[in-house]
Amino acid sequence: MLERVTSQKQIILDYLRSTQTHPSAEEIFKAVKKKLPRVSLGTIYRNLDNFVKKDIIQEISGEIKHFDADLTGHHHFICKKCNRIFDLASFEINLSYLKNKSIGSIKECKLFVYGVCKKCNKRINL
Amino acid sequence: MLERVTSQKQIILDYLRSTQTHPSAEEIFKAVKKKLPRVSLGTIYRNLDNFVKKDIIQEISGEIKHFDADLTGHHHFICKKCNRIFDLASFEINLSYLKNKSIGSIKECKLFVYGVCKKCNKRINL
DNA sequence: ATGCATGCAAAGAGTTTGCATATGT
DNA sequence: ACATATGCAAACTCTTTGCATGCAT
Repeated sequence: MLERVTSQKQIILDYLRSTQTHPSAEEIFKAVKKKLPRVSLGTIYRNLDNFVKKDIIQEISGEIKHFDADLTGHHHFICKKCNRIFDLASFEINLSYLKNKSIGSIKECKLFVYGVCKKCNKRINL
Repeated sequence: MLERVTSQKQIILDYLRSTQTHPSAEEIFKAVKKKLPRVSLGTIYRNLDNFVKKDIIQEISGEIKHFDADLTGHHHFICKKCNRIFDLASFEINLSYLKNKSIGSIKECKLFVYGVCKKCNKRINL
């Protein structure tokens, strides 16, 4: 299978790399449609899946899948009120003790911090 | 709304508390059906949602939702081959630096460690 | 010219919900 | 007796897939 470069792929990736909002497939679809009105949701899903498989982007599993083109080792803060996802600066999680217990081989780890974001906090305090 | 005790609720919770396999709604449905053949999936979902809202169980979001009646602060190891979920003994994650940056108020955090479990590792090495 | 990628629409999985009935209080 | 919880089935959302066509190579 010899991979081809298409405008769909490029626009999807450009969009993901230009935003920090961790969009869902639906949101990506809407954004891409502005530049490519005839694009289909199927294409969005197919390409996102490929990008994840190739480690070009990462998937943030939750209620709905979200995607992130930032592959630097960072974690995520999820606001329980507005459901927005924020980046957390990278920090080391000490997994050394896990290696002794030998559950298996560790590939990566993802930390999700849940809470209420600044904006929503303000709203609540009104 | 005055809550009622039903055999459905009890059996669902008993099952969740008796297992360490972090079952999905479908798996819980099958297990409960053995004791209550006429139970419906809708009832399973409704009760699981209620239990989560009341903090009686926790939800482990992924491709498919999984549930866990163990509320002690532990994390999860997810095998990328067989998709089984294993408990990780509790360990402190140092979030102190986050408090300074004030993203918002932190309620909880969940760590997912991904890798390949012992069994699957063996299979691969055959 | 070839065959991979796309658009479209239908199908699929997982989950939610409306309503009449059953059941705990 | 009353109202909540249930079973059932339909509806819904998100995602995947089959197929004919389009387009990059």
